[in-house]
Amino acid sequence: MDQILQPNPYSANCPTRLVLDRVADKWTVLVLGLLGNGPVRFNRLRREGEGLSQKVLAQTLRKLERDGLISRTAFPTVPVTVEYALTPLGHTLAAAVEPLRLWAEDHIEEVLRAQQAYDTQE
Amino acid sequence: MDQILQPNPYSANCPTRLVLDRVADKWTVLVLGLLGNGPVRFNRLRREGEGLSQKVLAQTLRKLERDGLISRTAFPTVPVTVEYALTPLGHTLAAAVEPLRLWAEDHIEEVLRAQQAYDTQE
DNA sequence: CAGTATCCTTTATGATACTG
DNA sequence: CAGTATCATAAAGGATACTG
Repeated sequence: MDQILQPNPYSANCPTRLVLDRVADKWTVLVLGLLGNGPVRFNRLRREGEGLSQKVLAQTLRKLERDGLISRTAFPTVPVTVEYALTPLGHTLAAAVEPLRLWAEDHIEEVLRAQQAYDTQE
Repeated sequence: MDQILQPNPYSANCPTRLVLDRVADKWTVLVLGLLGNGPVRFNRLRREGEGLSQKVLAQTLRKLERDGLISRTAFPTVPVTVEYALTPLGHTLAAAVEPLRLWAEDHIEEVLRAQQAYDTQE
């Protein structure tokens, strides 16, 4: 039975949830930000995304590629050079994520103060 | 040495990263959405957030409370009633997250098609 | 109702080594 | 350079039981 009277974006089988689950994680947000200003090579992403290991970076890039958010271009140099870039779709997502990044910058102080207040009295 | 000439939002010790790491996860986005239209009680959140277990919901709520994003109000009924609501700060975050939710709704089809294309040829 | 505590399983990540 | 493969470990999550 289990009929759905109105599409609930919070139900587990809602497609919106499927996308959010994939897209709302810190490494996705990070990589999208790193690619925001043009194509970047693998090892440069690795260096600039501190704390992001080679393995996790590779996994993240595969997923983003599968989702059609980034493109992968290999140049036949020796050794090979690989560039990652946002697709048009990826650009729209990067734009949607930007407010979140700005929020973090604007409100970091307030969050840290709230944490301290919570920790001291609790 | 490793001197930082300009603050890099992608370095691990950048405070923006600290906030994004906490805030850019699917349960946070989900709960903020559920609280967007006013206070909600614990078990209602549990029911409406399909796939979100009691344990994980409790953990998520504690973190959000610690970050100053939501408030917890206990009413001395029997049994006790607890309402969670966005703080003013939480409302600003919910607003910043909204574009991401809209993006997911608007582009789900395109993402699913990209995944199929990737899976068939690969 | 609104949780916490515990145990146990699954998943994710880290380190290391290796390849076209 | 740009990865993959493997193994070990840590972190996250589910199930269950219990409490003010």
